[in-house]
Amino acid sequence: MKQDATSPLAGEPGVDRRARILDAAERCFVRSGFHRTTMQDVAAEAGMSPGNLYRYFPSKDAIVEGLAERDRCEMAADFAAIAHADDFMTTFRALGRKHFQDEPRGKAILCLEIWAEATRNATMGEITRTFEREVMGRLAALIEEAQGRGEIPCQVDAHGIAVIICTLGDGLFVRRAILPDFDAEEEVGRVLHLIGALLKGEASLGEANLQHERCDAEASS
Amino acid sequence: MKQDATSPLAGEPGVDRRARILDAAERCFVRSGFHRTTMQDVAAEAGMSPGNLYRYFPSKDAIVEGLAERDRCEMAADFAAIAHADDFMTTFRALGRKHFQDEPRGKAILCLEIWAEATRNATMGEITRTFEREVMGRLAALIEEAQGRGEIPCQVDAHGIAVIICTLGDGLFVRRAILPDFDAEEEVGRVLHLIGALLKGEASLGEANLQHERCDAEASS
DNA sequence: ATAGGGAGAATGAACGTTCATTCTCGCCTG
DNA sequence: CAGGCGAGAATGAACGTTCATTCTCCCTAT
Repeated sequence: MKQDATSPLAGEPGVDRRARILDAAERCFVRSGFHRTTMQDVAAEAGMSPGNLYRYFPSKDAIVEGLAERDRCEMAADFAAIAHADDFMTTFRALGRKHFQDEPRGKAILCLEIWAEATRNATMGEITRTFEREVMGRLAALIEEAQGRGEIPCQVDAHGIAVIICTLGDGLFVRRAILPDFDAEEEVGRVLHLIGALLKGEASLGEANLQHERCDAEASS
Repeated sequence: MKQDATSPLAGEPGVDRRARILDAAERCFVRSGFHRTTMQDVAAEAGMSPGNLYRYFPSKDAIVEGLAERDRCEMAADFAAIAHADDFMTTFRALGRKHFQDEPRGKAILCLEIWAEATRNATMGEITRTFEREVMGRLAALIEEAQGRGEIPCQVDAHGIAVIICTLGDGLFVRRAILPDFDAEEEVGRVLHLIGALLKGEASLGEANLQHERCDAEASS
């Protein structure tokens, strides 16, 4: 399918047909949703014929799933990049700002679409759940690392905070997609501040799971 | 089928045709989503013919919108009910548990569906935004009342916390819909605990909007 | 020439909506 | 009290459209 490695050349041409199609589909889906988007729409947006789409994807569903998977990977990559940050809160803050402010609002809309679909389509459900699990795991791991380094007090409940962070993140996505006058600067700032406070141990998350581990720092895995 | 007007009785008979249709539609939408649900599906679920649906709703979209509106009203009613609670946190906790634990998971799924639709359909967007605004306003008002009563320290940022609560709530809805093994008991508990801590002033939400109002308690409106 | 990437018309199923027809019942008349 | 009339409720087949998918043919590069 992809040709000579010599030329990933002008415009955005040869890169990969599939990528072009996914880009087009993403724009369509954000504009009209999965179900109101027709293959003709995607074809037009991608600057090719409807029939030709089927050379690269076996079905419309495959495009939807391909898109969900691609997004998941992009995000996972971002997370991986800060895997071993030196200062947790700083890199985390950057990550938050990137995903909730710098990325276009369309990403949030697409996200809603994917979630809605995930409640019915087994494949998309799996993709979504895997993603959630991965983010969660990485978050908890990062926090525990930071605790090992003494950056974060060790009586805070790493897992609990990771869940809260995910919940807040999902909530931000929803609000950003739904409210046209969503003030990203302010809302993201507030959420980040709150997370910062939690990580400093300024408020506990419940008596239940206080901490099972010892605190005498032995950190790096 | 139904008899003498004397008895709005057994089963769920004469109440209102429209309600019966909305109930049926809700079940279908949760199962298959707005777009994969056909009018024939709704008709079958409602135990009537497709053509008859059009006696009560002018179009499929009207059913969708009717459903969104009905849900919004139900929730608003719940909020109104605790409008002047004596102990904020107690009644709030009950409200949270009701909506995130007792209500069936389908409500959360429907919510995702509505949100996704709200990003495109003007009518649904308006319904959703009105709802958000109302919940927000009421929350902030309740918190300020409680501050007036001295129940909550007045240096906490009522508006800021209201936004955080909404964000957490939206996030919980998403997680509940998406994760089949969502542990409502635990997650809702944790979120409620966090909100409780925030309301006790255990963590601030940023330096920006510390407080504009004086604190010398003058409360009841 | 030829292969294969691509275009775009064709296909057929599915769906929202309509409408002619049937059913149900309360009410009026004798 | 019987009989039948009429209005509103309900039915379900049919229509016209939309859309995913397929098919056929063309164009270009070798």
